[in-house]
Amino acid sequence: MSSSACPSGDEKVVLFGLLLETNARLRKDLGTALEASCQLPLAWFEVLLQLRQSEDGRLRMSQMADAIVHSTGGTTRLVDRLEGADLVRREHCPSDRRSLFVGITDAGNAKLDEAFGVHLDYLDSHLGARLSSVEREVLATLLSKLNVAR
Amino acid sequence: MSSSACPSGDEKVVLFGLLLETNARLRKDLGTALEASCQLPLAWFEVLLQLRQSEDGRLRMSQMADAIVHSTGGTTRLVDRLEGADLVRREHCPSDRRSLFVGITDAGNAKLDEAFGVHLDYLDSHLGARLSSVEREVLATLLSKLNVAR
DNA sequence: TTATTATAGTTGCTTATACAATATCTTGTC
DNA sequence: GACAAGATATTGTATAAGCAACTATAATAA
Repeated sequence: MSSSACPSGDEKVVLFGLLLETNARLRKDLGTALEASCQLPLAWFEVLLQLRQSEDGRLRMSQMADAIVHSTGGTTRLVDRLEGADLVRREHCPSDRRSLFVGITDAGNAKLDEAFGVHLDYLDSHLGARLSSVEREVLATLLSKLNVAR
Repeated sequence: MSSSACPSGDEKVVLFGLLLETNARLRKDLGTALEASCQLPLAWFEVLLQLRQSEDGRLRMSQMADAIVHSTGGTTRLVDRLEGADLVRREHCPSDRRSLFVGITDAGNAKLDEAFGVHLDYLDSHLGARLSSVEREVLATLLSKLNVAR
């Protein structure tokens, strides 16, 4: 028997569950597709994507950690791997010798372009097929609101 | 310079990025809160929540794996840990001897109730404060559409 | 200046997860 | 009924991520 108050059916609880589940499935599906077609782990794709979307194609380590929502330690290792594969490069920051920039390499750009092919196909079949253009816009707006720092 | 086509600003790409980021932040925040207040890892909470939301308070291992979007192997270990903490119990399935049920224990129910306190506070401050009731409803509808199996 | 405190990034260690191989059981076919 | 094929869960192994401790640098205060 479920306990007294039993808020498991609460509207917000259900919404939160939906967010978790939707995200987990999308990640899993896209990760599988990227890995199969490009041998590119989803985490690597996220790093490259952040760099592409950044102002000048590079971010400081701490900015990257925040953007991909990882710990700084985890980001160090992740960037290590990408750098080992020559997709990314560390550059010293002239104004602060503690700081490092992560920049995308030519190989990284090429790999990202390749991955975009898969990604866009995936998005068409998953987002495009299930939501209308207006719905996607609304969804983006709502998610943005959730993302605002408190 | 970003490469030729540069679809990184594509509306669907941005939407996907928002989904990833929103989810990662929500997970991290709630995980921290639950861990701090209840010593309950988010993954454990998800298991208990699935059981509470299930028909009769139990699920087969494979159903659980699907519900929480983990591999079956990962689910085996996760349930091991919860069982070790006496929050959950494995029961044999009478009709299929390969299959096992995971059921919630009294201690599991108590822990989940405790966690709900934290969870609901969290949801109020994060979902409640940022989205209106109508917006939450719309969001839930849109996410449901994304969750439909192809 | 020097001492203190704060920030940026890395490293050691632990843990959680996925993948592949395996054991057990069920179902279908002959 | 026996055998092949599929389903269910677990185990061995590798990897990836987080946390806390650490190093190096910068900012602040005395």
